[in-house]
Amino acid sequence: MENLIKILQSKNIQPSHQRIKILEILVKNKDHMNVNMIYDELSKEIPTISKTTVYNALNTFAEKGLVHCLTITPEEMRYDYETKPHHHLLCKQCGRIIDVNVRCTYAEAMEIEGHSIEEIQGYFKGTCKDCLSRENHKTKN
Amino acid sequence: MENLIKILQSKNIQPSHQRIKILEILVKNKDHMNVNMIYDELSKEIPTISKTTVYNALNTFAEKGLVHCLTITPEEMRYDYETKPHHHLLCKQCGRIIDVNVRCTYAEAMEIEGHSIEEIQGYFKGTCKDCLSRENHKTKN
DNA sequence: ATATTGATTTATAATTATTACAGATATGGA
DNA sequence: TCCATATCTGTAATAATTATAAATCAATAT
Repeated sequence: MENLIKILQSKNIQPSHQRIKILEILVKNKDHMNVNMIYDELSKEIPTISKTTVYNALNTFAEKGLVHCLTITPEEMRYDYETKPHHHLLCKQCGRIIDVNVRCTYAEAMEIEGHSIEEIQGYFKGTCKDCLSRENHKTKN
Repeated sequence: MENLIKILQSKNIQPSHQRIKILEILVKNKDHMNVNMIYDELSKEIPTISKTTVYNALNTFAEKGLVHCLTITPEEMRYDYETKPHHHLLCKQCGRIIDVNVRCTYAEAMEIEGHSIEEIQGYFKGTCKDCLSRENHKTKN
């Protein structure tokens, strides 16, 4: 809690009650939630919360570099608090978005083919480990 | 034209007049167009075209593996006909989406960290070559 | 303590991309 | 030609996101 406030302040974001709670959910939850998931979770604690507030907070967080926005699902934006560089797998079976730790950077200022690269996002699509082993069990029975 | 029909047939897609024209635009245009761009372009030749037809055709193309769908812009889907594996740069200055030929595969059935990977998309964000040199000219004058 | 100022939150409306649907049209085979 | 089926069209529905304006909150000066 104390910690969350410091995180927000370190990014020059006013630590309002709503913002703290939204960040708390993102820090706890490594599931790459979308706005509705965050809103539903938040409603338990702050029943009067507005969805616009969630949008505003997340946009602010993203602008200040506190979270990463993922467009791996075409329908809606996903939000990721994790700071270590990594990529993402969308499992076509279970729909989960899973961190993938292949070598990569969020490289501030790389250069590739003459372009200046500030950000890299790798999206993988396929079948996750868990769904694979579930399939294997089925075929073996 | 003849060629386009063969391309469609090779993917088991009925080569209707509309589909041929939509594919023609995608083949000519390496700009990673969105639905509106395609629709506007197409309207010149087929003024009665419906936007739903464009959506349907592109969905069919994507299902059959004829085009790749890009979610690099959060607002709307982009479509890419290019078949050689490559990644994409979104230039924050000019908004263009540019092919980036770093080593990668659209790898059918790779395996990473126990997950089965069918598709990889790399999205880069930064400033493209052209915008960089434009900036340089400005600062030098 | 109170008033003031500015930022944040809320609720609602507007915007926009995409999909659903149903009728019209076109297509290919008997 | 006729029929069955696929495709196309136009409109309506859905859903994510943004715009907006009023209400609330927080901090500060008086």
